[in-house]
Amino acid sequence: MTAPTQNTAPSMPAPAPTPSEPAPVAPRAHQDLHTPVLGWFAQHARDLPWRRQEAGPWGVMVSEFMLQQTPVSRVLPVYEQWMARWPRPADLAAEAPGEAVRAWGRLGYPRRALRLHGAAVAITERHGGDVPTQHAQLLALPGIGEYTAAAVASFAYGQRHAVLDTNVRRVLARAVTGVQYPPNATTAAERKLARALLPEDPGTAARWAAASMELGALVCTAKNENCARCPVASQCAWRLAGKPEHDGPARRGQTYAGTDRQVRGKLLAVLREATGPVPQAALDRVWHEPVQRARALDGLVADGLVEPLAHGAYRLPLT
DNA sequence: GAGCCGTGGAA
DNA sequence: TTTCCAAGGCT
Repeated sequence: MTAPTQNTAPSMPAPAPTPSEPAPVAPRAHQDLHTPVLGWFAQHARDLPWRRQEAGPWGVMVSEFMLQQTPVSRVLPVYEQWMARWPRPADLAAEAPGEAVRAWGRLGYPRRALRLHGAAVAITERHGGDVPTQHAQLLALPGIGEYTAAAVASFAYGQRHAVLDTNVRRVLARAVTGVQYPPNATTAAERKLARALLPEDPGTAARWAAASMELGALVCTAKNENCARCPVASQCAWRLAGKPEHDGPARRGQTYAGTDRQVRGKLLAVLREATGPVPQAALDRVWHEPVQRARALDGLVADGLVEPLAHGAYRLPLT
C-alpha cells in the first residue's frame, strides 16, 4: 500500500489541484455492498471452530491449510483432532513429518500436511513459536501463498488485506463485474478491484473479507446460486444483466481415474494405515501397471511424502 | 502460466 | 454413471 501523497520534495512546487481526478476511495456503488453483506454475515455466519476466539492464530492457520481445495464438512473432524494433538506450532514441529501426513488422513493433497509441518518448524525456529503477524513473514512460510497470507493476517490478527479466494472472486465477478465466473487465474484487475472495495477500518475490512467469502460459500455458489437469499441481489450486476452464461474457454475439468494422482493416493493410503515399514509387495497390490506404479512411488519419495528403506520397504518420513 | 497435486459428496 | 466442485500453492 503506497500513499497517494508522495510529493514531499520541499523545492517542488505544488501541482495544481485536479478536481477531475478520481478520488482514491471506493465508488459509491462499491461501498453499498458493505452494509448489506456485513448485515447478512451477522445473521448467517456459520459457527466454525476456527472462527472462535479460542482457536487463536495457529487454529486459523491450520484451518486455512486444510481448507485449501477441501470442503468445510470434511475438514471439521480432522481439524479438531489436529488441534487437540498439536495445540501449538512447537508441538507439531517436534513430531516427525510423517505423523502430520498420517493425521492428515483423507483430506487430499497431502503435500499440504508436509508444508504445514514445515511451517510449524519455521515458526518455532524463526518466530519464537508464534504465528507471525506480518503478511511478508507469513508468505515466506511453506504452503502459504498470497491468499493464505492475507487470510491469516486478516482473520487471526484483524488486519486490512484483500482476501481473494475463489468465493470472493466469484462474488465480485457477479456483483460488480457482471459475469458468471472469474477468470481461471487471479488477475491484476481483480486485485485492484478487491483493494478498492476494502473498508478503511481494519476490523471492518477483516469482517468484510470473512463475510464476502461466506456469501460465496453459502449463497453465491458456483452452481445453483440462491439469489433469493442474497443481500445484494438488487444491485448485482450479473443478475441485472439477466445472468448471462459464462462464454470464455471452458474451465478445465480435472480427470482423475487412471492418473498418477490416483495411484499416489492409493500408495499413500497403505502407508498411512501401516505402523511400521511397508514391504514393496504390499504397495505392488494397489496398482496393476508397474511403470505407472513405480513412477507414482518415485514421485512420492521425491516430494518427501515417503521414505525409502532398505530391501524395497517404505514408510512415512521420519525426518 | 499451464499443469500438477487427492478426495468424496452432490447433482 | 459422469461431471463438477471444494477457503490454493508450487514449479
